[in-house]
Amino acid sequence: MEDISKKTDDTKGRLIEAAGEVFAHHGFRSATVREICSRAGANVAAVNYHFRDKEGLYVAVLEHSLQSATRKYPPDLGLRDQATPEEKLRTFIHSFLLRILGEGVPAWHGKLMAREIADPTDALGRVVQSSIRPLHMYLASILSDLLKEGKPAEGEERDVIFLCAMSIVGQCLQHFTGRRVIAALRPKSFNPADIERIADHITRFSLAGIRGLRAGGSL
Amino acid sequence: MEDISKKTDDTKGRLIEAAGEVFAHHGFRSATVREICSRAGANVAAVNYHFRDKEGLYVAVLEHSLQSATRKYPPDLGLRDQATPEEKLRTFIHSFLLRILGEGVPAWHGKLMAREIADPTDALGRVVQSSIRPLHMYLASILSDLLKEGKPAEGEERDVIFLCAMSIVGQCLQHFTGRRVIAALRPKSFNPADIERIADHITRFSLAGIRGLRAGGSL
DNA sequence: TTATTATTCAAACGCTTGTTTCAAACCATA
DNA sequence: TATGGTTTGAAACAAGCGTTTGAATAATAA
Repeated sequence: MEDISKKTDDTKGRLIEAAGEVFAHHGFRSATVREICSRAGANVAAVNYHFRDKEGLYVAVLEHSLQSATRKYPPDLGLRDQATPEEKLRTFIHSFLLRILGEGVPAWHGKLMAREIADPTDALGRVVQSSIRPLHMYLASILSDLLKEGKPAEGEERDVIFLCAMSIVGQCLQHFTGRRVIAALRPKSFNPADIERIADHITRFSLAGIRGLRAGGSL
Repeated sequence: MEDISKKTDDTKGRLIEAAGEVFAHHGFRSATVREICSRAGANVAAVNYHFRDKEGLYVAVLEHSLQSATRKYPPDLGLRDQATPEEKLRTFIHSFLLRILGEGVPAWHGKLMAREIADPTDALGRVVQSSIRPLHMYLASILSDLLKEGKPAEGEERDVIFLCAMSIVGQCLQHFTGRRVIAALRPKSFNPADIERIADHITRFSLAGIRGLRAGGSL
């Protein structure tokens, strides 16, 4: 369990490193400060001394990992600004999947965000403000472009945009939140770690879905 | 907290009733046997006497609620057998949403199933066998009809069907699993309890998505 | 009725959790 | 080298959890 060999030699930094792994892997509630401290090679009291309490450490991890995530996985993944809405959506989905299914420090934040969505803690408000709402607004702007192409914006348009955003995010989150069941149901040929394959499917499925809504009307 | 006024006068029945509400509302882990017993007007020891342990009670609730759910919300919702695949898909989505977003006893099982997917317990294997896999197979058969219409079945077809199933289920589950964030992000005009509206959106979005995949090819 | 079994109940047990305590060790500065 | 604030550490604390105990009560059978 012990894992003293970390780069940072200050306890505070080692605690954040260890806590990031444990929180991302077990979630805030199931994570124990004893396991975190054990991994960081620190005493149990260290969390309360450096971060006031368990939640203080959690907030510190959220802030630390948010920086790492936005640095490595910007929502537009460095796409040029004149890209088409279709390209933007494809890139958003790819980036989002990398954030929640990837490995290592930059993927901590996506997993923590996904866990906040499925099982919120007292920090949900913070996460919504700092991460979820900005991402949602960006996705909504892409969807707005895709939906009203040529057409005038109706009043019900906002609900359609919102429902499309939930459809896309829901598809992505399913591959993290539902990974245990996916492992149980998947055909042998499907590789749950093939992010590009999943991103490609969700993109094509969703672009066609959006076009179908735009075409509007029956069934 | 106390709620002695239940129809059943046998403790075992009252425990299942109370436990269903508490498990569906808080999940297996966060639920406490003390709250369950308090609601059932029973002693704390009653759970261990009648069901061996907390998990035994949980399994009993799963079995009890599965019956209630399949009785009220069959996956085909009493659809005629010659219905088109499109009608079958629409009905499946509607039924699935009623199962997880509805109120009362018949909706317990859907919520418990959704919670098992997002945060599995030791009972996951049971739930997969009894509920999740059958539902998945039924959905996959509908998708198979929709996808290979006219076309020959390729080898990669299984993966496409599986990914489409995850897309549809992921969209539905998002409205239960992510309800807290939906409440925070939704436009005022969107009503999270309007199951018909959500079912209609997911159906149209998904049918168009499937058609888009069938059309195949680029972007 | 009496004997036997089933069920309820208050209390306590054992364990894990996050947190606190306070003395010892450390470390920079005068 | 002495001093004062910072950090560590082993131990204990308090609260909540599922579970067990064993006597009291209710229900059933002889």
